[in-house]
Amino acid sequence: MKQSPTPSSSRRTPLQDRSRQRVERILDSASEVFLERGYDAATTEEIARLAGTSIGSVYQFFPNKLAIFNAIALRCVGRAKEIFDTFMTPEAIDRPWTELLDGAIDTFATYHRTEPGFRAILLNWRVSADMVLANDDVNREFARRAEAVLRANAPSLTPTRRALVATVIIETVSAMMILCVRRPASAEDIVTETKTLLRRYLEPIITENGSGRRPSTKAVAARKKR
Amino acid sequence: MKQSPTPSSSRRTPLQDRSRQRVERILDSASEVFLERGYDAATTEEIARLAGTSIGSVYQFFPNKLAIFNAIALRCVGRAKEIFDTFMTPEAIDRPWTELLDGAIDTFATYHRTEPGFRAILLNWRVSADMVLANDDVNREFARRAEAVLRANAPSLTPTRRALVATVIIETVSAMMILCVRRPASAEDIVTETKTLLRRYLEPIITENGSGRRPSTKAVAARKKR
Amino acid sequence: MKQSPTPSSSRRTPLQDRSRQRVERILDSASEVFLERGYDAATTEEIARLAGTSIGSVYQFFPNKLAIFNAIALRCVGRAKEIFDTFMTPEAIDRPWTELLDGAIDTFATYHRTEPGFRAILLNWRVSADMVLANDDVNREFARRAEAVLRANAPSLTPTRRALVATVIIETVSAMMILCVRRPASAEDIVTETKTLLRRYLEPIITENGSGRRPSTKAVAARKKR
Amino acid sequence: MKQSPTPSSSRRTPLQDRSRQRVERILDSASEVFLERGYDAATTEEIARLAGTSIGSVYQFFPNKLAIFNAIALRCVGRAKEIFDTFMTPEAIDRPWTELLDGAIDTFATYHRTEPGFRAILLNWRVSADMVLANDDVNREFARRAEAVLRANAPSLTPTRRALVATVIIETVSAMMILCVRRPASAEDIVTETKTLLRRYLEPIITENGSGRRPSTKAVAARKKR
DNA sequence: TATGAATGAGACTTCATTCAT
DNA sequence: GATGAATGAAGTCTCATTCAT
Repeated sequence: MKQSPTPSSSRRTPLQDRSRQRVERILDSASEVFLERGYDAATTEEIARLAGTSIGSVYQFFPNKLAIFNAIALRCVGRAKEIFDTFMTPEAIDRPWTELLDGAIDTFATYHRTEPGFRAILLNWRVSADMVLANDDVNREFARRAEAVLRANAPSLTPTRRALVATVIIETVSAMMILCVRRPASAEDIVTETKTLLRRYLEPIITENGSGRRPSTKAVAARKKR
Repeated sequence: MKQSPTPSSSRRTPLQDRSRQRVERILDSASEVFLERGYDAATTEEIARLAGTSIGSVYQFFPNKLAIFNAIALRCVGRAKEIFDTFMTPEAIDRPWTELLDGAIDTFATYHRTEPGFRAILLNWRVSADMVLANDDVNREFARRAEAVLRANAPSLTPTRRALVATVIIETVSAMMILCVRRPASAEDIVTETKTLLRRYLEPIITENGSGRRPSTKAVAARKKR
Repeated sequence: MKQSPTPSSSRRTPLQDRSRQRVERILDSASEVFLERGYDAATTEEIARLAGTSIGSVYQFFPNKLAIFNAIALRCVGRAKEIFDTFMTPEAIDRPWTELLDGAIDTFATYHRTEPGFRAILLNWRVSADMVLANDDVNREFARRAEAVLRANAPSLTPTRRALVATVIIETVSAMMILCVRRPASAEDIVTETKTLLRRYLEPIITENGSGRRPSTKAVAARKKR
Repeated sequence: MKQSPTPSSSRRTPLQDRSRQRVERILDSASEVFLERGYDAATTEEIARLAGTSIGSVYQFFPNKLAIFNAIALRCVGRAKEIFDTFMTPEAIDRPWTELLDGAIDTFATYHRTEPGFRAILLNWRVSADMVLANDDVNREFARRAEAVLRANAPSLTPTRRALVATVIIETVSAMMILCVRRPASAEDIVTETKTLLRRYLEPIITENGSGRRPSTKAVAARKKR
């Protein structure tokens, strides 16, 4: 694992538009290839080719293959923040928590379906022990956001339990998303079932540690029908 | 570093036994290495070394690296069957389903913690498209057993939904077990939380599609306290 | 004996001069090594070393060992064509056939002595069944040319017999050339004897199926003296 | 490609009948395998299996793979002697030389067709530089016999020339036999053409250095018809 | 800065040979 | 003597990374 010296020398990191675009193209391409072939089977050559550049250029921006993977993870974390910010708007917070949950899962599923990099990270999370930024961090980032939501909806939950519940939620959703990749035919059913699973899990938690806000009667009725 | 000192008492272990032992040792070693390094980064050389044999011997039993992986998966499926058979004994079936669930998760967690091959399979499920027996199959096997249990406890569930629920259960447990590997400090808490998660998920399903058998009052009370 | 599943001829088209030179050097080196050690005993490592490059570079141009061998064969066929074209010039055709034959054998002998690749192909014709271009093809190519010469000098020969005679000529010359390699001390004598052998074989064929062109009286006299 | 440093012919003198039979079976099997696969691709394992023994037993009689090959060559030389002795009987010698030649070629062709070991040696003559007894020796042995016949039929030939002619004859026949293997469809035609080729080559030699014995008129007439 | 040819460490796998049973 | 499991040296080929142009 060779790392080129810290790029303190190059005064202009991908500030330029051209460079940034190229980096983005490389990350897109790499996401595709990592997803399709797996981290190890993916070749830097193919990543470069799909990105429409040369390996030389790839190594201009990334010191090695792992760094590309990590960069994808980093980008995912960034996008994750954006997504969660969608659900942290004042109006969103006011909606019943069940709708919030359903919406989050749907958005998450869509994002998962849409963004190859996300799937690439999730599916290759094992990779190498030397990994600087593992995909684990992506889920940790998500968990932090989920924790914030929980703090709002179940304020009396102890911080320890809250962290645990947030992690369980995120990991469950992650697992179900990956399952969707492996069972494409049942993808939609799996998403629905995930909502059921997590609602039932969270209902007592929110009720007992509750914020007074309760699921709308409609939502409860819908759930009862299953 | 050649041979571990064989008990001098048995000079001639039957050849078949010797071979089987060697195969087992290779499989154990391979589990460890696949788990530690990941499938691709694992080298047949290291597997052989850890197993206390030569690569030549490894290739005497397995045509290639992938075959070793598949053999681990196969062995896991076999052990999985044994585990599930433990919970399908007449007495076990008579116990309340919550106890059955808790016991299953505990056994599963123990098995998961104990058996590196199991983790190795679960963590490397991506591997190659040429795989004869994927780790996916391991979970499918588990799911089949879970379905059987469901059929007993929630007979009126449609077969489609039953399959879905079984899959969700297994995949959730799997994900939580993997999570335990990543967060060893919280492992125990995660197992407990998994029980909660799945009890809440399953309770309406079993109640509504229910057999006469219900969770004991004690169990329900215990659950309410969380 | 490991071969990639696709023994195609060439991985990359050597457009640049540098590349072409490198390919030529590899082919020269490979000829030497195949000749010295035989196809199987030859190692790609040694071929690269003798060519003054790395194995990596060898595999940049050839997908596998066999492809190198085939490329040598191909190059030989190309050179063979050039050689034969020398003897198909209008003036050459006008010369008595015995001179044509002698000249051809001499040129062939010189070429054989000079070009290791040629000997390499001839001496390793057995190689693999997967061979795309066998050395058999080299001789077939020669035979086609010989047939053309025969058609000019013995027009009434049936096509079947003509093909047979051409094959016998070429294979005999080949065998004698290889014999020269095995008996370097007698090489010159063998070449002379080969001329005698084939003249006597061909004289009746050409006389009886003859074109108007006959061997010069001088040539006949010279032959009688042996 | 590993070879023991001492490629002697045989580790143990097969005195016992059982042993001799076993050695013969191994040589038969090896001939087949060498012929089918080529020397290098042939595995000792397959040779043993086809011979109906274990590799252990093979190595009881032959120190290494090469020794097996050499033993086949040796056996061929032995059989070659027997064949030639057939043509050195007083009556045979009295027959016109053309009949002798034709008969020799036919016998040779039959032997070639029948005996896989013979073809195996001829087709793999290149093998290794370390070879103690190459197939070259087989042909040298044949050439010695041919020389003897020449001495009888063309006594005034100088010894040097006689050796050369004998070698040319043998090598030509060898080449044509191998050609028959490569062109099975034309095998018969090739044999006939070989007779023609060598008759025309030898006729002046025998006439001029002659023994008085001439080809029968019938034979000459037959030849003229071609 | 971009390119892609060159490099070579290292992976997988084979198979001749040995040796304990 | 016979057997065949075990050994490990060595070969082919891949691909991350470098560097001259």
